[in-house]
Amino acid sequence: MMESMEIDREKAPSTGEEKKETKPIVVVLVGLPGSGKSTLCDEVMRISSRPWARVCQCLSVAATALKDGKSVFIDRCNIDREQRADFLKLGGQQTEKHAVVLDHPAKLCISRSVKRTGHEGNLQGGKAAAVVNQMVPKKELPKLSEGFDRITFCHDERDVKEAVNVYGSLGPLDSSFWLFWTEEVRCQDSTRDNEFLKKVDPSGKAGSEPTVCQKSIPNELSVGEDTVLQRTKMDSGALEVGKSNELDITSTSGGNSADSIPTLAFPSISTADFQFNLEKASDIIVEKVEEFISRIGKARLVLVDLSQGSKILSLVKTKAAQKNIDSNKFFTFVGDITRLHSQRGLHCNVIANAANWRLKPGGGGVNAAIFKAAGSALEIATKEKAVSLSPGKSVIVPLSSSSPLFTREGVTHVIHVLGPNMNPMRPDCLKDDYVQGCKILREAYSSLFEGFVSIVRSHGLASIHNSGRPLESGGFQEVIPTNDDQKAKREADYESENNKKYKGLRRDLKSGASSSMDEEKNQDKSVNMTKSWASWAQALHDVAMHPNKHKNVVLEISDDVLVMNDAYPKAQRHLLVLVRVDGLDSIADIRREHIPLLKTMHAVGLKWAVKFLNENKSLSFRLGYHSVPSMRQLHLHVISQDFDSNHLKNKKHWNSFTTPFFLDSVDVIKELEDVGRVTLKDDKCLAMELRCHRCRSAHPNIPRLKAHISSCQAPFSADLLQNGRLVSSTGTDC
DNA sequence: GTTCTAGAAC
DNA sequence: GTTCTAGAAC
Repeated sequence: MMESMEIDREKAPSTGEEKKETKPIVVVLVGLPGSGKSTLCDEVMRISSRPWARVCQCLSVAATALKDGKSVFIDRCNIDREQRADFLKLGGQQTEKHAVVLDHPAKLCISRSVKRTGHEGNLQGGKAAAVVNQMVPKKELPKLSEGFDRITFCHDERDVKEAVNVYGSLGPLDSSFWLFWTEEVRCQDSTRDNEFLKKVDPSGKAGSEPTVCQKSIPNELSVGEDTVLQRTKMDSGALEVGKSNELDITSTSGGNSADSIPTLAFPSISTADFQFNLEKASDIIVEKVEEFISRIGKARLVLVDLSQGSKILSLVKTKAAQKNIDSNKFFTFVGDITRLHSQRGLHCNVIANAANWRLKPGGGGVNAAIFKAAGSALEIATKEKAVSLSPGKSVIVPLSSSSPLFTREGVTHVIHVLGPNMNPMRPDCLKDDYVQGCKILREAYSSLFEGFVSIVRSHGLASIHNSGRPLESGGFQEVIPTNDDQKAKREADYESENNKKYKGLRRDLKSGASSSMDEEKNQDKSVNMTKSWASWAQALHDVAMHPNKHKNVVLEISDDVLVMNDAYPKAQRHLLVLVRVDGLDSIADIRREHIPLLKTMHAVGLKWAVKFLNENKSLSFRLGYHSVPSMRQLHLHVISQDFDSNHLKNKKHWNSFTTPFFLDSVDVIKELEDVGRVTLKDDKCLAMELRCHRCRSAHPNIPRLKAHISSCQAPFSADLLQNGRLVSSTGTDC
């Protein structure tokens, strides 16, 4: 199932713009007698505007209902795979297949069945207890591999209520939004089905945290309806994995589109603690949204409030609807802004914080929640950007990948924004001066949205000359993303143990971390002197030392460096820039004094990348080093990101260019400038699961990965789009 | 780095 | 049965 779903998903990637096809749903209820299946059906059918049919046994009745455009509940025990099989064939590809498992304790089911009267199957009284008991051992929980697109587990009444709300709120034309899972995920070191539910980790690091499934929302969201994506047990899948064994999270129809749409989630500014008038505030929100919506391209703005009965959401959605604001690009949303993705399936790469003027945690409300959820990473990053904020201003803070908000929610930036204060209990109260108040609130939203625009634009502008930075600085205190994220990521990662090529000699990649530079160099020297490379690993060294012998492969040569094609290119374009200095075998040998040399290598590599871009604008490039190269002689890889090559054959090939094992040249130089040495990644990175370098989806093997990357058009990660790590023609003058 | 291939995975 | 990985040899 994993296979077919994955294939389906790739066959029909969603762009986020295409019209979602509305399919009837076959919901196979799974549960013991007395588990509440019929009640669930009744409840859904009572509140739903979608046509439903409830079918107990008869396949043909179900088929007819589907033909009539109805969705169907299969209201029988469906206790094992066999019982479910025929119903899964209903409607073929034209229907979505869901299972809802009412997994209540047998004891409860027995007590309910015994008590009930008037049961359709006459299963009540003492007879019911016996039947339930007989069924218990036969119970086989549904798996996606049976053909389900979606499985919901309900263990208590709350879960049931949520399931009822989910199905009940599905309108006649709605696609089932939860089908748009964004990433199939797979355990790094195992192919066992029950481990296909590891956490999706935007950082690409091996998952170690509880399972979180990603899902996204439909484009059909109406401004007129606050959307609450129902939390089901799949959202907190870890607790279910053990039971379901194969709670896969792939999709038949979904792509990764919605997750890749830049989205700003923002709270209403100043209306909570600062007591800004709601009518006025809602006018301003809608006014500012209207002003900016044309400037955000495909990106989205989402006004978020924790409370379902939120007055401000209600006012805004009404006013937005009156102004015919595109509901795909702006909508209101009920949820915890720090858990929109994990709890509500809404991926927002940027969230706004209704900050205080000192940009400090605490104070309650959104500010406290965001700082708490983001951990110390946000505090530290914020401190680096600004120490205080004026009313009406905002500040963009890139979130380190070590932050839970990043790993769990996929938030890459927090924009702190400070609105006007109308609360006499808070500092700098404007009293009733709404002239000034409205002015400041407008400024605040302008600044916030301007900041978001700059993030969106900088992501769309991969730079050739390290210019991937915000274009405009409206009212916000401009923040230029740094490579801190990468650095933090690297530091957080596992350090090296050994390198087999060094024939048993261990080399601590973190050597010198606590020693002086001189000691480091001496240590390195002593290691270098005894280090030996296998004969096959000497090829590049030989070229660098004796270029005349290799004229056929040398594309360019200077005193310091030479350029050659990689003998086994892993992409359409794959060059190596070699140093010609003897004794610099790898990046581990590099120290501060080599910065000019590395800059030369970068400049030469960049020149070739630009040359290739002029020949083929669709390419994009990364320039970087392998943490632990296989071949002796320091060499910079200049590699196009299509990875379209028959020479790319195994996991090591892939991971050496797409995990933190690959050190971007710009980061290497920056780290040398900052700390005088480069933190390397050990080859554990090379054993990581196979993930698409663009959308980060996981793939079970190389052929499947390659099939995927041949068509994946997801934007590159925010990290890559910063600081010139990615070199492409987009938005450049080349 | 690649090639070869046993055996695991499918 | 075929496909694919991963480890050894070079």
